[in-house]
Amino acid sequence: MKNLARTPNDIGHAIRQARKAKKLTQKELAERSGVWQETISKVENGLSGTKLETVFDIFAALDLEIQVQSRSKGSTESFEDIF
Amino acid sequence: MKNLARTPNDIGHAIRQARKAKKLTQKELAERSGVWQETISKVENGLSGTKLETVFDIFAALDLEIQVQSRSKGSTESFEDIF
DNA sequence: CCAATTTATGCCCTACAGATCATATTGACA
DNA sequence: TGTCAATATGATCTGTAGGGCATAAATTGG
Repeated sequence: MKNLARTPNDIGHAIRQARKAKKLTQKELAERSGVWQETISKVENGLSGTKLETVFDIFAALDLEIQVQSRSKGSTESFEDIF
Repeated sequence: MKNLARTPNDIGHAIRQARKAKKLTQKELAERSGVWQETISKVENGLSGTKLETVFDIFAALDLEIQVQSRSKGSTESFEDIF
């Protein structure tokens, strides 16, 4: 299973998933990332066209990184199976 | 292709790399993605805090997607499934 | 159930992205 | 070298992200 993302919404889901896996509240994540809790809420729910910078700030606080890769190359898993 | 990214700059590099691999000009990519050539130039050079939407528009035109993963373990494992 | 915590929503305000057009700079190559 | 395509830069304008603050709604724990 992989955390693939093709839309801002996917990113929001991945962030929420990772945050919960680390057992952090939005407020705690906000403190660690320097991004407002209100903003994190919006990002997780796909309610804002977030800036890349903001996403990477959150990623850093969650110890996440991303890999850019070609679509439908190699993996046989379908996107719908992921989230 | 498969590139690690932790900053908007990394994304810009990945985009330029993918665009050249597909032998597209910025103008052609602009037409396919609906993003202005001028914007693509800035994104590739990391000269703007791009919006996620814009990045994904470009990614779609380049047949790219991203994979969110933990930094420490370079594995492709997904986050613990909470629910 | 209730109270506390967590998350979502609403508004104001400033900064800046991106559309758009114009132009400058760079690069390729005959 | 001269020319044309490709890329970068610059200015103006509109829309909106996100900081900041307040609070409503939802969730959780006792």
